Amino acid sequence: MPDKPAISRKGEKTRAEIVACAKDLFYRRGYAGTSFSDIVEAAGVYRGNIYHYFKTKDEILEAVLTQRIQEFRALQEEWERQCPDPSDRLMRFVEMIAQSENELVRFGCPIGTLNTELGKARHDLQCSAKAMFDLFRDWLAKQFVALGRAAEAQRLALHLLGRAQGISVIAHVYQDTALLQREVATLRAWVAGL
Amino acid sequence: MPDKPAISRKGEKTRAEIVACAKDLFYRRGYAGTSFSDIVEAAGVYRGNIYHYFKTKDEILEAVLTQRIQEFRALQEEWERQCPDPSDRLMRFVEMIAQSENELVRFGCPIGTLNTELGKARHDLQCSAKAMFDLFRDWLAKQFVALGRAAEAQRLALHLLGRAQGISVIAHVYQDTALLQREVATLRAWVAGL
DNA sequence: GTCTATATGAAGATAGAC
DNA sequence: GTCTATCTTCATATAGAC
Repeated sequence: MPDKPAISRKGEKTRAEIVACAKDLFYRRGYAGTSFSDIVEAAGVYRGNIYHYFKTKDEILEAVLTQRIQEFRALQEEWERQCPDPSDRLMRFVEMIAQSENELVRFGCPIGTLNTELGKARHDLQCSAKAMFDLFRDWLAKQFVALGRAAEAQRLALHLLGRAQGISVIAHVYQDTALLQREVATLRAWVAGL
Repeated sequence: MPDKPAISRKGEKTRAEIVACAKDLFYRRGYAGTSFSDIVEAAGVYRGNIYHYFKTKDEILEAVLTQRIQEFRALQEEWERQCPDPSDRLMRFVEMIAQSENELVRFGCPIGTLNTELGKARHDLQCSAKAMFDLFRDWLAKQFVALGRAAEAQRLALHLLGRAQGISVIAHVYQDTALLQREVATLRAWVAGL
């Protein structure tokens, strides 16, 4: 019996289902706004059953963050494969905002809103959530370095992240995709003029 | 006995104390993160007593929002008195960010973070909180009109608001006042170049 | 208008049969 | 690994004496 997993195949599937539903609910309703009942209902598992996989709600969040990090990393690798030019890669980041207009307007940025929520009451968890920002900051900075802007790469990366966050907040508050697209156009011009 | 108030003078003071404490706590810990116990403890009133003044927690928030709106309006009127030139007035808005660096880094923007929190689970309340954004958007737009940019006044006002929000989010996430000041400098340059 | 005691409900978490 | 029943805690909210 080689490579026997710690949790069986069936268990893996259930666990993945819980994480997927929690990820979606945490995004749409917030972390505090999502209850265990919400998660078990969405995942179609039984109430007490969830504790077979996670000891606490915080543990579920950690699993969700791990998954998000993996997904974002895969996305960045895809951008790198598709675009050899660092300018094009930066533009890909901007286009991601334009393409996510509907979710951004309805629920805000999945990275920003979670960090904002956790930054108030749960500073310990916010430190984990910050890793999503770090991932994008470092990837963007790498592109600025490749553009020959090594000295200001970090500053430019954080500026671009901030612009993206500002657009997300305002577009979310006003639930306005046209506003979002107008601001994305401004950001495109900024990247193009670098 | 002329102008007898609906609530006595003593009651007015207690009520004001509750609102002041709730305003502070909602900002620092978030709306959901603040309990009645927190408020009565901070205000130094007795547990059930708070219901003499407010029927629900939501009513307390409405009172807090009303007070914030009044304070922001007073601030804008002060800026108008001190600066006849609309460019200087816009710069005042930017300087407010620089001057609030410590609170912004610790708790984020009081307008943005509240709207972001309420936008998820309590969309009804977020509509009330949005009024704070409207107040600044309209005031900023008025200054852009005065600058002879009537056609794009609304767009420019929302752009400036967005930039301010982006700076607040990133500075809050990274708890970094130097980063905040660097970004504010960029924003100053934008206003100066209008 | 002040204060104490308590109702009510929801949420996170656990125990244990199967 | 699946399912039911239940415990505990803490929140909002109320009742009613003073």
